[in-house]
Amino acid sequence: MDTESGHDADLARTYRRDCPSRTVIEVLANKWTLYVLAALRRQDGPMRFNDLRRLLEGITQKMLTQTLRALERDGLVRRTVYPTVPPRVEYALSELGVEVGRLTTAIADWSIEHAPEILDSRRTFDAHASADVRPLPPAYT
Amino acid sequence: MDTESGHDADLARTYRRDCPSRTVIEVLANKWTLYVLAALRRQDGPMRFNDLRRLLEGITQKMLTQTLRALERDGLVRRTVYPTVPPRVEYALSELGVEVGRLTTAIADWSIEHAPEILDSRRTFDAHASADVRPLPPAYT
DNA sequence: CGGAATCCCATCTGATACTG
DNA sequence: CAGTATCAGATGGGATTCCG
Repeated sequence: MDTESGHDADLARTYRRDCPSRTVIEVLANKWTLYVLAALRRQDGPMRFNDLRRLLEGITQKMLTQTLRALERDGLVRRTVYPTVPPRVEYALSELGVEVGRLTTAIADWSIEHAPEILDSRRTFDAHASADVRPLPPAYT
Repeated sequence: MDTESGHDADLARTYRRDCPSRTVIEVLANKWTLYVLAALRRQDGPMRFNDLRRLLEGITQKMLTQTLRALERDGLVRRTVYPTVPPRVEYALSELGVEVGRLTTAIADWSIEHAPEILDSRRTFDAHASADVRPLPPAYT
């Protein structure tokens, strides 16, 4: 079942404009998706909307709603509404969401771990770049 | 060295607005980054600009340049220029790039594998959504 | 509490033209 | 070949207001 062979051949499909996986990646490769997945993954149980909002510093209500909706639509997040007053809405990863959450969290972990050297690389790059840009001779206006 | 403990505590830093990892993730979680990393990872050797462009269906020259530049700045991609005529420019993953490429490629693979059920989930979700939206009573406008 | 709706600006992205 | 420069349109994303 799990054909490890033909792996690269499959991956190549991603490069095609009409590959369905592109629409999936589009959802995953977005500003807040990775954080939301990581946050939901930390918890044992589900999380409420405002808990997520407080946890994810800087996210707006609109973006959180939008991100959660997209993930719910894709079947990665399960949303449960308790018709109480005030309303109580809980979010949890589906099995699919747990799977992909493992992958995205690996990226988050990696980013934390290697942030120092990457920031270093940026400083070097930027320094050289600005050195390379010579001002135009005044004649050019 | 590799402190597997304190894992979650570290990850929590990602949620903070000023965590450096956020700027790293910002580069990775972008429309074309994942594809470029995957493409460079397939090759044993480096790839030329137009080879990449042809491989990644739909990417424009501008976006490819921009994405490669960002990855180079972060030290994930190494750019080599051969001062010939016409010029020859080769791109290859750095060691850091190979590392992160493994992680992003895992996501691409996963997306390909699960695209069918995710698309299914979307269809179901969208069908219910449109069913839930009742037209307003004419009296309202 | 958990949103929806609206406004609005910033950036992202693509198309096009030009260059060493 | 491998870009840069520029412009216009689409989209992303934030702030605010309002609602069940």
